[in-house]
Amino acid sequence: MIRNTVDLLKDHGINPSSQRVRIYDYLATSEDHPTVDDIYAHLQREGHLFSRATVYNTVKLFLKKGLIRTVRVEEKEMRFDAAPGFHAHFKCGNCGAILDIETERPRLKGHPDYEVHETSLVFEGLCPDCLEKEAD
Amino acid sequence: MIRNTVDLLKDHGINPSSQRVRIYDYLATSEDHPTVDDIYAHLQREGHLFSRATVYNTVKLFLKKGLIRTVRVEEKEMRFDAAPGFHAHFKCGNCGAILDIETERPRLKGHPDYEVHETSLVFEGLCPDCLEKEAD
DNA sequence: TTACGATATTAGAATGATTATAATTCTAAT
DNA sequence: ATTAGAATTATAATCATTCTAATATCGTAA
Repeated sequence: MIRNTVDLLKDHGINPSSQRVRIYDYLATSEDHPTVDDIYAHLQREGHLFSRATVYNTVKLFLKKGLIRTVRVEEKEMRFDAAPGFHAHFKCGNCGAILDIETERPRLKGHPDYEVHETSLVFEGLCPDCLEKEAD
Repeated sequence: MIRNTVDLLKDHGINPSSQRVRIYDYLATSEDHPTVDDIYAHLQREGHLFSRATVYNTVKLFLKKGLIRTVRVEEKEMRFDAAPGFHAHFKCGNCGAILDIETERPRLKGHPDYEVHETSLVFEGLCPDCLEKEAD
């Protein structure tokens, strides 16, 4: 079943303005966990030039409504992820790529008195491409 | 077996200046994953007043030498952890406490072509104290 | 002890991501 | 068309971190 972005936003209680739809679409289709500036630059390139502030406002709104998540790799800029379902992230320390990794969600075993809302699992190391190059 | 901080730093190739020893001791004994400013404020209070820059330089050195790790909860300031061995972190979204959680290190199964150097596991939710208060 | 070179520390300026502010524009309902 | 509320915007402000260049400290050799 295909849902368009307008309906998706509405279902999350978000007024689907054209900027919001464009920002969501970019987040949903890009593979590389864009930063605010990536989003801003992309929409500028497309000719929809507007303000960085709108990008900040919008991603904050999406986060609050649970539509996207932040990617907690240790970088100074925030990165975002609209991919559904739990997955880990792998950051290559050499080329900087940030990849989604299918993994089951780790559970907080032995601590029934904690209520977990969010789980973040990040691996850091060397990706296959960089390992291969290093072998030369 | 007890090792003093001076020897520990030396063993990691770090010249154990008095500032470095004090910063390490504070990191190692504090339970709350201090920020740079926490460290700075603590040493000011103790009467060892010096520069924030030294704290930044020192934690960066400790990180490089593998003596401490960053805590990747989503906050604007960096937090540090000198506790040995892998453990997860739990951040309470209500009171802000950041707690160590004993857990086994998640493995990157099914991806033998990746080389993992570091693993970070963070849970976010409500801690027992806040859940109890909420029940009232 | 004194001088020297290397390293560590420091204050303050610069940077850069994010947030706040306040004005303008858009939208939908009357 | 008017109006109210929300969304967008440019700009300024904030604040953690990094950079820079000057000073202090330490160990060692003369």
